Amino acid sequence: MRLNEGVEWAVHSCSLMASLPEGMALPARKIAEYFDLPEAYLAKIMQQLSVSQIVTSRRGPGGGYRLTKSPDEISLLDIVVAIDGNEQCFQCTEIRRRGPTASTDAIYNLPCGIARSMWKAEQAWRNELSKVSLRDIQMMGFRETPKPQLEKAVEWFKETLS
Amino acid sequence: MRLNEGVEWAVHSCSLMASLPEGMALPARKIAEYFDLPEAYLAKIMQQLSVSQIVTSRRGPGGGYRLTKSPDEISLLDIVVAIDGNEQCFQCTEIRRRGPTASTDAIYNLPCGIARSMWKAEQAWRNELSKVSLRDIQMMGFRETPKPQLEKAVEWFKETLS
DNA sequence: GGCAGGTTACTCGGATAGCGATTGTCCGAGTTGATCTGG
DNA sequence: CCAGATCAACTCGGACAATCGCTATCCGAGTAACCTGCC
Repeated sequence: MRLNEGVEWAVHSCSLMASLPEGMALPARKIAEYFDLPEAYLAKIMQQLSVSQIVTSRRGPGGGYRLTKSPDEISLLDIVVAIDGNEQCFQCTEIRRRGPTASTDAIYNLPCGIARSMWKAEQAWRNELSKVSLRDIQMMGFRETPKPQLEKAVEWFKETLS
Repeated sequence: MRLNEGVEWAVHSCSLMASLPEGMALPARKIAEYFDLPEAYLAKIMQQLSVSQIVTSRRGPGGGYRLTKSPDEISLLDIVVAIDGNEQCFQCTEIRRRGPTASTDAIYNLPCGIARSMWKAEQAWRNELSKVSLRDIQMMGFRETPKPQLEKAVEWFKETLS
C-alpha cells in the first residue's frame, strides 16, 4: 500500500502557500521552481487541490493559487483526501456470502468482522492525520530548518512576489 | 490508497484454517472452493503467506496449508504485511532539500516534519492492526454468522477432511 | 491629459500518451499414498 | 501374508501475460494588465 507521490508535493506546496501574504497568489510555475519539480505534473496536483476547495485559483497575470482558509483550518487529512481520494483502504467484497456454505439471501446483522477491524484501524490513521494542521507543519518548518536555508527562502519570496 | 485485494482473501483463508483440526492441512483448491474464488490466484496469495512463515505447506496427497502458530499469536498486521509488503505508505523524497533555496549539503537534524506526521499516523494504524488476533476474528465469525450458515460450514468441513 | 479598444503575455484547466504495479493464469517440480509384484 | 519397488495422482511453486491506475506531458481557454491612438 503506497500513498500517492503527489501527496508529498501537495503538502509542501500548501505549507509554502501558508506563508503567502494576504491577497497574493503563487503560480504553479513558481512553486515548481521552488521545489525543483516538473511543472506540468505539479499543475495537475494543484488542480486537484483546487477541485477540493483547499486552494482557489486565479488566471492571468498576477494570478496563481492561494489557500481558501487559514492554515489552522486545513488538516493533513484534508490534503491527503484531496489528492488520494476518500475511498476505504480495505474493500470488503463480502466473501463470507459466497461459496457453497453461504446462501445469497442470508441476513447478516453486522458488517463482516474482518472489515470492521480493518476499518477501525483505518479510522485511527485518519484521526491522527486530522489532528495535524497546516499551521503545525509550517511551524515545524520554521523551527527545524537550518538558518541559512530559511534566509534563502525569505529572499526567494521577496524576489518572487515583486 | 488501496489495500491489496488479496489481503481480504488471506485473512478469510487464515480464519478458515484457524478451525482446522491439529495436524491436518487444507489445500488451496479446497479453500478456493469454499469461498468461490479463482483457484490459481488464491494459490499465489497462499504462497505469499507461506514465504512469510504464517502458514506452512505440504505437497502431495493429503497435503495443503496450515497455520504455523496458534491463532492467538497471529495478528491482522502480520497478514497485511505478508500480502501487501512492509514499506511505508508515505515516501519522503526530501523535497525540502531541493530547489534554489536549499543547498545539498545542508544538515538537517530531524526527518522532515511532514514525514514525521504522516509516519506517526501510519504507526497508529499499524498499532490497531497488531491488536487484533486471528483468534478474535475467528470468534467474531462464530458469534455473528447466522446459524444455518454455521451448520453448513461444519458439514462442509466434515466432507472435505474425510 | 484622459479614455477606450486592441494586443500581449501570463496562468489555469482539461484532454492525451507512457509506464509500472497489481491482477490473473498456466505448466512443471516435488511428494505422498496406494498398488502391484515377488518372495 | 508381508515387504519393497513402482506408479499414479495430488499439491505446491515459480515463470509468464493482461489489465488498471498512477505518472507525466502538452496545448487550448480564459483573464488581467499594458500599450497605443484617438478624443
